[in-house]
Amino acid sequence: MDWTDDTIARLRDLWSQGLSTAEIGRQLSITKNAVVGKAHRLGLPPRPSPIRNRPVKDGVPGEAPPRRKSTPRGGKAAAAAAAANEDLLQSVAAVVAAPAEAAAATTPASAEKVAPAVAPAASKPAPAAVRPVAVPRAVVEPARKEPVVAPVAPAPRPAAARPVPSRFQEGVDRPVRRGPSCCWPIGDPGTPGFHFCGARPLSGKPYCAEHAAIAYVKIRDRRDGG
DNA sequence: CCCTGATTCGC
DNA sequence: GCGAATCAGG
Repeated sequence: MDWTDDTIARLRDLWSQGLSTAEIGRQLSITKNAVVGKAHRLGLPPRPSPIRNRPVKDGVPGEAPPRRKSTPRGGKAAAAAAAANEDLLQSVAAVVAAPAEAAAATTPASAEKVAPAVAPAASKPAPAAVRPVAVPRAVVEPARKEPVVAPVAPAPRPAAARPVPSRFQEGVDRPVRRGPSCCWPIGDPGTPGFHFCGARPLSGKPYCAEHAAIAYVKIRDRRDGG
C-alpha cells in the first residue's frame, strides 16, 4: 500500500466517519488489517472494539493457549486503550444522544415502526464516489442492501407553516386511514396541531414519497465541494 | 460461521 | 513502516 498524503488523509477521514475498518479497507482497496495497522500507527482514536480488553497474563488468562511465540503483551497498553475507548464512547454517546432523543421525542408509541435512523453502509460493490454518512456503529444496524442514501433526521418542524390537512382535524392520535402511514412529524410534538403525515408510505419505508425525498438524500463526497 | 477491532511480529 | 496472522468478543 502506497500511503500517500492523500490516502492517509482519506483514511483519517473515513476513520473519523465511523466506518468500520473493513469498510474503509474496501474503499481504499486494502485489507482491514492494513487499515487498522495504519490507523494504529497514526495514533488515530481507537474505535469501540468488540474486545473488551486484552486479558492480563499475570493472573488467570483464562486458558489462553500461547499459540504465539511470545505471550501477548499489552497489559498497560490495553488498559490505556480501554480507558481511551470508554472515554471516546462517552463522547460519542453524548454526541449521538441528542439526535436520537429528538427522534424519539417525535416518535410516539403509536408509530408502528421506528424511524429509520440508519445509515446503510456502502455495500461491497459500492462506487467510490459515494459513501455512507458518519454514523457511529453503536447506533446503527448492519448495512442493508439499500441504495446509498443517508437518513436525514426530520427537521423539528419540517412543515410547521403548513396548514393541517383536514383529515387530521378529527383525530390526531389516530389517523383516519389504517395500515402503514408516513410517520414524518408535522408540527410540534405535544402541541395540539402535532401529527404525523399519515400518507401512504413507500413500500419498505416509513415515509411517504414526499417525505422520503426529504428524509433520504444522496450522499456526495463532502470533500468534493459538497 | 459471520462480523468486529487490536495486537503482534516477520519482513 | 507495513500488514498478514492472530486473537478475542458479539
